[in-house]
Amino acid sequence: MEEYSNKQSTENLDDPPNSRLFVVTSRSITEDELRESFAGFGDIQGVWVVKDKQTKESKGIAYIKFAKSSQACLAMEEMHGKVVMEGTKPIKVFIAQSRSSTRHRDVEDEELTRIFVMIPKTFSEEDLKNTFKEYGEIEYCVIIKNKFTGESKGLGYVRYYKPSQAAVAIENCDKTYRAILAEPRNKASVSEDYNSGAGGGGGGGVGGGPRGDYGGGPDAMNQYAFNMGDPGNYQVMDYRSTDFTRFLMVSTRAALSQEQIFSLFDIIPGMEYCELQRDAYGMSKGHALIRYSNLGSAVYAKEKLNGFEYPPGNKLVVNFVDDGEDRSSPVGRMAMQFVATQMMSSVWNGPSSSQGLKPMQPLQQGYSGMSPMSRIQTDVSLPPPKKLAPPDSKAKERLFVVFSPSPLPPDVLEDVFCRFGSLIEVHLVPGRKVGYMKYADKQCADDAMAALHGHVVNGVKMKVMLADPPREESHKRPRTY
DNA sequence: CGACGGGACGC
DNA sequence: CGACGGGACGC
Repeated sequence: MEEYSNKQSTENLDDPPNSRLFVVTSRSITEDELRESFAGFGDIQGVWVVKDKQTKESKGIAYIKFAKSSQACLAMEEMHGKVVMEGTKPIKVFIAQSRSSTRHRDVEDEELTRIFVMIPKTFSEEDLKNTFKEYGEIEYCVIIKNKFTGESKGLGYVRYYKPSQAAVAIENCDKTYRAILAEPRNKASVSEDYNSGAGGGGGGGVGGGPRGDYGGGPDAMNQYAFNMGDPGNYQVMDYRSTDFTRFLMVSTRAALSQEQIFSLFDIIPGMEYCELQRDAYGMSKGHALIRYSNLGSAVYAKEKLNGFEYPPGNKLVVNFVDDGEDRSSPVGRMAMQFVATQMMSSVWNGPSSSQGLKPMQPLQQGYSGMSPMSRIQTDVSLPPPKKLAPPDSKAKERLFVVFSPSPLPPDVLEDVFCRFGSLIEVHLVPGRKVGYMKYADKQCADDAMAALHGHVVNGVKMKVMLADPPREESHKRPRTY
């Protein structure tokens, strides 16, 4: 029919967003006159003057749809306040509210001049400005940084002076910047923390163990109120050579796996041996035998874990295997304090400083290829850790990993999956029991898959497969623009 | 079964 | 003040 139809199909009104003008005119202005006045600013897709149902007279309101937001913005900037026809009042021009919006306030320039972009973490604010100044004069740039470390979060804001400049930037800048209009800063946006992934969802799950959710655990870690005066005395004493027993027996009414007990007693450094006692049918008898490399660790473990509820409601009973010796003797006390000191220093200085206990842990039994200090417990014979490939390496292969019953922490995964070489990064899918491992070398990825598929790490069984290729980049913009 | 695509400002 | 019409393809 009418080739220059004024109709605007409903679904196009907000496509792209902010491409439609709301114009307040004199009632005598016609659609044709408006079209003529606005034609120079871009591709007009529709002009509509709102008229009274009965009288068919203009209500002095019109909508003009452009193909692009930048065209609409430019037209707004240029035409607002202009007299379209001799003897009539100047028109007012705004970006129209989206049809779904319930708001009745004009869209202000404030909401149209600031863009939100994703940038390399190495970008300075100067870099940001230099990148985006080609679309228009910039009022200011800011990069969102970690408040404490000052490091960039890879996100930034750019404020222009005119809506058309922001719109042109969004339309024309490199797609990798993911530029969108910034939301006004007043309203609280979504929380930035997605770290809830490793949570205890397993609730008594096989693999979890107490590690990581130490909050409700024994008071071992926050109680260092022992006397630390003159620690030198403890070090001259070679309590490792004592004949005091270092065997503990833990009894539990609830069914705990060997992995769970291992994780629990491995909190105290120096554990050498942990074995769940089983009957002739392989069923747990509710007892496990634990040996530490030194008396202090054993005393400390009994002190802290005897009576500890794990899982909550199940009180553990921890005893020395033979009860002949007096372990509250000064020697036992001092030995325990030495261990506590080591643990505290490892808390303060990080795991690397815990090397001090290494010589005390010469052997393992039942857990191949790992030291008792390691966080890794697995049925795989793991090669030693290898360096990661540089983060900007090109991914030649990706592995898709499914965890059961629950995902392993990322640092553990990195430790395990790096050992075949060329690992770039570990990516866990939040809220799911799956993840991706990026490798810079195909052979390394294949080796990791061959070695790890179907195996168990820290009580978590893994399926390790080649990942499907990533989805093609969708050309739809999910949000504004 | 078990799939990735992101995002927010000390007012 | 100044905020949302007309009309109806074809799977």
